[in-house]
Amino acid sequence: MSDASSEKNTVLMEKIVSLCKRRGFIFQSAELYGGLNGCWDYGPLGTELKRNLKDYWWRRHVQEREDILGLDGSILTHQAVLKASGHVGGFSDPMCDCLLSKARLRADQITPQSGTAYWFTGASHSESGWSVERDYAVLAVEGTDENKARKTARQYYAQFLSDKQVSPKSLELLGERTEEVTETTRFNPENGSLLTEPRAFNLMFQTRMGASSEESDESSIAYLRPETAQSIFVQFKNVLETSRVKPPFGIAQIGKSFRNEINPRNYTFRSREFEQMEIEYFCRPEDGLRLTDEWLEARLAFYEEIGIPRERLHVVDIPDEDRAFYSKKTYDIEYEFPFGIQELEGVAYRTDYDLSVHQKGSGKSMEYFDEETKEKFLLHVVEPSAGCDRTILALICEAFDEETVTNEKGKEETRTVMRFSPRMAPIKVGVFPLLKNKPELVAKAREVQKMLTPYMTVFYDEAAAIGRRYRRQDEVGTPWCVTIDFDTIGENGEDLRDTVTIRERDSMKQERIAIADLRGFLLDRIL
RNA sequence: GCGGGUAUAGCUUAGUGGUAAAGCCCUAGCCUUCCAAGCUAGUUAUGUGGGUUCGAUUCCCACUACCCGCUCCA
Repeated sequence: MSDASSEKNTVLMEKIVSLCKRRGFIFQSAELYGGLNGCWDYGPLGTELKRNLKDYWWRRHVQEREDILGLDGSILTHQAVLKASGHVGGFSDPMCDCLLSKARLRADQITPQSGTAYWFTGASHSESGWSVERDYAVLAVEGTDENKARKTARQYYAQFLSDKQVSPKSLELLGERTEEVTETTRFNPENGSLLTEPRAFNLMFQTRMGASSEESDESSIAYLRPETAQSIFVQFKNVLETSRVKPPFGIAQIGKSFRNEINPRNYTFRSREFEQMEIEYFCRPEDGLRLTDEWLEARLAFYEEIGIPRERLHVVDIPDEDRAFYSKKTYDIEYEFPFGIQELEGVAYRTDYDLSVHQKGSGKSMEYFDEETKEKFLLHVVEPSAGCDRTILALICEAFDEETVTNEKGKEETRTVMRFSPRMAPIKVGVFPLLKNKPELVAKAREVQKMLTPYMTVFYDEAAAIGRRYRRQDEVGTPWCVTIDFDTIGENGEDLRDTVTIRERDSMKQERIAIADLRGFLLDRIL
């Protein structure tokens, strides 16, 4: 991305964030108290948008299918579940920082080296009387000049100088001693500089259960789930036994998950608390790869149906070396956000890994018995795992548009429009009396509002000029606005009585429609 | 976690070591027959905590949050 387009996209993102706040889509969590890093709240319109997304996902994948059932698992998770799944031991990366270059390295990826470590206790500058006391070391691998190690050390100590005019070369190193080391990972292979001690970042939120729980009582430890999937695997047998389903079948769940991200970024994209929409689709081993491809297509079709066009999505077939060791195939579905192409969803063929680890962890059989073939085996699983908040953000970014329109006075102005698909739009229809000081118009508009509210989200507005009310609805993406005018109340002939104008958001075109047809017209288009 | 930047009203911005300004938005009223009209009135702000000072929104320090780059993302 070029600097210019990067700048443009930053501005675009700022506009989107500003609109989201101004119109009540997304607020910063605990804003009143200065904000909570990596957490966001949905305002009234954001909540409607999110409900529409989750409802539609549920409808398409659960309600309209016979082979997928729902689950709503607890967020607090038994430590044994996450030990078995590998999250307690493995859901962390030990990291080191280079003391000189400040580069961050993964401790497990540093190549071990041997050589002579030059240790120092500090440095001083005799002319100015400046000095610093701080242990530091540089590794000189065999065959390198020891003066190079000293030069590196001077560069390190020079960063503490307050007077930047002093040359690192004029620093005197203090307390030099050497040490022979073999196969060490404490130094940066790039420059020989000492690294910080490896720090483990476990990405799970730990908590304690029980009123009397004490720090020392290991058994009281519980976790906020880092993914919704584990409760599905753990309840797999109960669902199977109570639902009379046969493979292939799926269990779907929508819910909050928590990851203590080191670095939350990009608005709501990487949040510490987020919502997932996951399906674990259980199948015979021989069907796994085929079903992974089918799920990819099904999910791409879903995004199209909610208004995210296929050409803005990128499918990444994750290569062997980047895939989790248990996965035989993984696709990432990515979206072109203004801040870059980023993942919305992973469709992963996880083999029988999850059921096998819980079988082992619990000591109880997770096998499926096939009545026909009399076989007992572990089912495999395909997991389409979508980020709900990420999809919301994609919907918002995709919908945002500014167009230049010329008003009656010939002046150019900007019309901000959220072009949500009617299915996702937080408000489906605005209902306005043309004038608010004409009681007959107001009464009729209230009637229309009342008629529609059982079926959809309706926004009634009588304040300000009609044009302003239209524009206000454009900005929150309301696809239609209905205006009750003097024709509606029969002032211009009986033919037009009980008809209204319906104005479409994107084209701004209006047509006349009978009030009696309104409900059907709208329902046909928002389903 | 590192480096850089930012923080004034709901939004966008101005400004000052001594009463914080404007536009838009919003609310109420008047008016108004279809695309951000007009008039009148009104609400609302210096992120948090310290320090310097007679006095700090302004200067200094710390913290928090957000943005950009790096890093990370089972």
